[in-house]
Amino acid sequence: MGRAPCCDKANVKRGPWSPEEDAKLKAYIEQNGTGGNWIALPQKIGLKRCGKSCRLRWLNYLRPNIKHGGFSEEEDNIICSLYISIGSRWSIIAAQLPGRTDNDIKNYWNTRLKKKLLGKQRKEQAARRATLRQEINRESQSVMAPGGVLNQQTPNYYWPELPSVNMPAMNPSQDSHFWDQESLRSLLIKLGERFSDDQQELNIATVCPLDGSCTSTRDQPYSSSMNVFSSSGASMNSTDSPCSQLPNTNYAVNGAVGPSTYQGLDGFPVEPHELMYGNQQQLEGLESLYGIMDMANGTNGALSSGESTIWGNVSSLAYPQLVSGLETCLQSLPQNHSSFEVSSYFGQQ
DNA sequence: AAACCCAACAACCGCTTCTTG
DNA sequence: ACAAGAAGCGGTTGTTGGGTT
Repeated sequence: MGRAPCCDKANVKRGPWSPEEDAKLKAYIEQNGTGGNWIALPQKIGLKRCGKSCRLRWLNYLRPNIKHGGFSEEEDNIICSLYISIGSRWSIIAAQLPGRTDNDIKNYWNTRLKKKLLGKQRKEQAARRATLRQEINRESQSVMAPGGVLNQQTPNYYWPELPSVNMPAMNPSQDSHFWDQESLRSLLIKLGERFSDDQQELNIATVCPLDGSCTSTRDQPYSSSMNVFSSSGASMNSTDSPCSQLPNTNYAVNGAVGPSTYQGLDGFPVEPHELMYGNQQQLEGLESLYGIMDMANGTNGALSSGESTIWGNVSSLAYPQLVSGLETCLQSLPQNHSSFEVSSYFGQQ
C-alpha cells in the first residue's frame, strides 16, 4: 500500500500558474492568511490546484519581499560557504539570505554556482593531482628504499603524511586566503541576529589555531555575533531556523574542548587529518574542494608547499564559530551532511 | 528558417518531520 | 504512546526561451 495522495490528481490543474490564479491566491492569503491548512485552501478560493502547489507558489513566488535572480557576490559567498559546511540544506541556507527562497537558491546553485565553482576548480585540479602524486611517489620511494623508515611495525593501512598537505596555521592576519573580513563579519552578524534573540554574551571555547590553546569568545573579535550557538540555553524563535530547536552545544568553556579537538566535530569518530590521510579517494575528494575554497577566498587557488591548505581554509571559510556551530547544530538534526560528506560529494563529481 | 542544444527556472514528487487528537 | 494528517524539504522533471549550427 502506497501513501494516499494529498489531492485528487485527476481534478487538479498542473503546470504553470496563470496570472488569474496568482491573483486569487495572493488576494485570499493577504486577506485571510492560509488558515493553517493548505490542503483545504484551494477549494475555499475555487482554485483547481493541489494544496501543496498553492503553498509552493505562495512561498516561492507570491509572498511579499521575494527577490528573484541578481545574486550578489556576497550572497554567492554565503551560499558557497554554507553549502560546503552543511551541505544541501537549502532551507537553512535560505534562512540566512532574506528574500531568497530555498528553491531559488537550490536552482541557482545547481544551474550556475556549482558550474562556476567546478569549472574554475577543474582547471586547477589536474595540476594539483600531478603535484600530489609526485610528492607521494617521492615519499613512498624514500620509505621503501633500503634504510628507509618502513619496518615491520608499520601498519599497511598507514598513509604517509603528505609533505604538501600539512595542518596549516589559521591566522587570518597571516593568511592571504582568509575570507574577506567584511563578508565574514556581515555574515556572522546576520547569523547572530537570526539565531539569537537574547543579548546574553556567549561563553564559547575557541581553539587557537596556532597553538591549540583554548580561549573564550569573550576574548575574540566579533564576539557580539558569536552568540549564534549560545550555551546559555537562550530561548530562540522556533520559526526562524531549525537550529532553534537545538539542544545546547558542547562549547561551554571550563576546558571542555581540548586543544586537539576541532570545534563541532567532537562527535566525529576520528580527527580530520586521520580521515584526510585515510585513503587516496578521500584525499582526492578533498582535493576537489580546494578550488571551491579558493574561489570563496577570492584567490586563484594555487596551492603550494607551505601555503594554507584545505583545513586552514575550511576554518577561514566559514569562520570557525559559524562552521563549528552549524556542525554541532546539524549533529542534532536528521539528514546531516558533514563537511566530510560534502567533500566526498565533490569527489564524485 | 528550421532543428538542435542548453541554461534557467518553475513546479512536481515523494520522503521525512512535525503537530494534533 | 500512537496514528493520521499536514507541512516542510530536497531531489528531480518539465517547460521555456535564447543561442548556435
